[in-house]
Amino acid sequence: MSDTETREKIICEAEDVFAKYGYRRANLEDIASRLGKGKSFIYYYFRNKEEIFSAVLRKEADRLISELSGTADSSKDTRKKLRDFIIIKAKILREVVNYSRMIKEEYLKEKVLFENLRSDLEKKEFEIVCTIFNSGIESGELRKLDPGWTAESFLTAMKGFEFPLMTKDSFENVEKRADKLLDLIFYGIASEDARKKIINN
Amino acid sequence: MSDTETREKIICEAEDVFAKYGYRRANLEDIASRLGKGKSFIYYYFRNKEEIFSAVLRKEADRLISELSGTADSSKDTRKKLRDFIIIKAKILREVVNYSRMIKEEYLKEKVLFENLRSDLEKKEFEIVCTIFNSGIESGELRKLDPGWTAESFLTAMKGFEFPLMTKDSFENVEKRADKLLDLIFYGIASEDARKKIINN
DNA sequence: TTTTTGAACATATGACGTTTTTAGTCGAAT
DNA sequence: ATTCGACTAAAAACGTCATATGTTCAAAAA
Repeated sequence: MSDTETREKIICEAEDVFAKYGYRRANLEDIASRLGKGKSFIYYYFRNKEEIFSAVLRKEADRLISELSGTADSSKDTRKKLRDFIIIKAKILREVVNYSRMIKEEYLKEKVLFENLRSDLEKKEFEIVCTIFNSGIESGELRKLDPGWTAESFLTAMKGFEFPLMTKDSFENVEKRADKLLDLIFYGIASEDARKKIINN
Repeated sequence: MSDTETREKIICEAEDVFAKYGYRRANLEDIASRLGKGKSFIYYYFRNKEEIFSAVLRKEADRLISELSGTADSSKDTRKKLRDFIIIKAKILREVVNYSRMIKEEYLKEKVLFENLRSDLEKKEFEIVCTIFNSGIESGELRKLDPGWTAESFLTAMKGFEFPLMTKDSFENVEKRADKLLDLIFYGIASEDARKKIINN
């Protein structure tokens, strides 16, 4: 078995164990014995516990990114793309247990490593949403707004949407809420009269 | 001194002490001695420590509500009202230290008492924003949207905005961010063509 | 009667020493 | 190059005890 394959196997079991017990309670002997190996087997492939956990988080973050990237060309309709972005993120967040837990748990939040991972993810999300906005502007579906600020504002609104997904156990009506939020973001609340005044300036 | 006046004095000092040390570290002797009284003096006015803290939070939440209520008629311009709502909330959140801390601290979050306080505040905010939307619709500044769902979506976006205020120490460009978010919410991202298609249906 | 107090009680908390667990190392075996 | 088992040092878990602090109450003061 190749080096990377072995690492993947370890990461796979580790993901399970960390998900079950959390970072602190999870122990390396447990992970190793699932692979029918001794504990020090793991140290041939990883430097320490934190590096394994980091790899698990990276895997989960990559999962999020790759699924979200797909939304940039999931459809020809811009609104559909953004809808997919929201719904898919809501779904995957439930599955990447360790990543979600990292957001919550106090003693992990502050570690620089994880802070980086998080801002990486935010950067990638920003790029994906920018891509969606740009192609929407090109196709004439969207107004000619500054894509950067628009993406930033969109992701701000998203954060409010995701917050209960991260913290609460239940979160109902994900799709309905997403659609209403998209209505707001797409068509705005201003009346036609108010719009015309602004656009003529 | 009247009963309620004494209670207010206690709450006032308690607010200070809790803000300084947090719920756990704060002690009643400290609060009492600031008033030149013995520790058990407090027990004539409050049943226990939690009740004092609860009163402090209530005071802070009332402060938030009253300042936010003001925004419902702070101006004739709907956009200005919503802008005030955002900026004022951002400002007050920095001042009501104990309330903000309650949101963060793990062992307080789950207490039913505080959960209620929080959902009370959310209900009130919902009402205020509904009022703003209704008067905006009436004056012709806003489209004839369902005020309930619009308020919900607006507050969702707000939550994303407030999140860094609660968790991070610094948060730059509050006003600029607020304005950009308001642009999004007011005029939407859809092009004129896309709008017409929807509105004609 | 209303308000305040000080002593007494009960519970919570932090400090400390002991035991157990576990992350991480290393030389040997294959 | 890969895996193991024994080893170490550090951390976590546990129990205990002294102290601090929340809470009660009967009695004093206003």
